[in-house]
Amino acid sequence: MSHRYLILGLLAERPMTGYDIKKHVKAALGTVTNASYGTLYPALHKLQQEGAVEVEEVPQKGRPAKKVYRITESGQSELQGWLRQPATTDQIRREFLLKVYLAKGMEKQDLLLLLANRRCETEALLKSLREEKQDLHDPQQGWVVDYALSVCKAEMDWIKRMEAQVGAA
Amino acid sequence: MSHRYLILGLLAERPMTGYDIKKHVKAALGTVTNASYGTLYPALHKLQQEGAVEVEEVPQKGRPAKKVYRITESGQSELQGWLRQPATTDQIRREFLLKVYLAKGMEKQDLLLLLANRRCETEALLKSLREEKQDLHDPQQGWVVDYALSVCKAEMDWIKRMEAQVGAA
DNA sequence: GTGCGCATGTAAGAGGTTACATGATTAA
DNA sequence: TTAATCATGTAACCTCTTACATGCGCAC
Repeated sequence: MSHRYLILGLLAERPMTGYDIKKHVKAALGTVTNASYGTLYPALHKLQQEGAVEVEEVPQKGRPAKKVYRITESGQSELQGWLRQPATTDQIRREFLLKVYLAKGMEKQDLLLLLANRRCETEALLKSLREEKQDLHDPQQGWVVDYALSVCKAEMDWIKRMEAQVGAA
Repeated sequence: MSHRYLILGLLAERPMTGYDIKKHVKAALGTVTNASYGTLYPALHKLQQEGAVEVEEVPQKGRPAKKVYRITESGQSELQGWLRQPATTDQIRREFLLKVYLAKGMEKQDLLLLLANRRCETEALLKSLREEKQDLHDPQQGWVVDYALSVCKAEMDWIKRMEAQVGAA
């Protein structure tokens, strides 16, 4: 998904340090992406080299200076161009689904265990998403949470149908 | 998701060549993974080295011999071990969702365009999934298709809600 | 004679994760 | 004093994608 545009998009809102970006992503986009420092810092350096972002060193009392990045004109137009393009469709790429498909090699009880396990996890995720919905940073985060919520609910229903079907067999 | 177990799982059903695996994946697991030759062949070599699969060269008339891989005892037990473990939860990692989140930087019309675009794509996917459901190779594929169908429907509903909300604003 | 299906592979590179390395401040 | 938060980075590694390279047989 290229973290390039994630960074550009967040910097379009306000200038930030790499550290700020990481925190913001974790707080508001945890369901969408992870963005480790090993991705973020090199990406910022590259964007800077290419002139899509600028850096300003801000001195601090007692601490080494921090690097605040801000998006440039050129970065802005690149971002706009990307936003206007339709998103590439991505697979459902779920390890869980692969296990379900490969379930022919499993005992019925093992399959039921797999499903029950997944049901619990999905329930927990659902709960945390509902909590996240309580205090949001911005309306866009609400949309993302709603999306995740819809997908999660759909998965729950499917799991329950599967359990009934497998249990009956 | 490691294609290692995908290969092991398919070979557990019946011996296959790398080419067969590719075709089978495309036909039955297209929504879950892609598996290019660049992944498949090296993975098969590695599995062979480690003794999880065996190879048999089958001569053909007029053509060079093909390599038919079959799973070994050791491969079987590795597969079973993996199947028994709960699947790791994966993110929703959708480029589309990121665009939605970054929509603050967009004009209202651009956002509506993004949504409409996505709606069409999802509709098309839904249609092809329904067709896929008509002629299935095995019941497991049916489960996977059902899953994809559920998730797609959830996405459709969400898109429509979003469109109504954004349109009204 | 052109293109598709069968069949196997490699190489370069993109993109990402994990763990390591460093070091100051502040609150419990 | 111990842990968390602030803050920046690198190096090794893994996985996967794309594109290339090869070559036969068969049907249209």
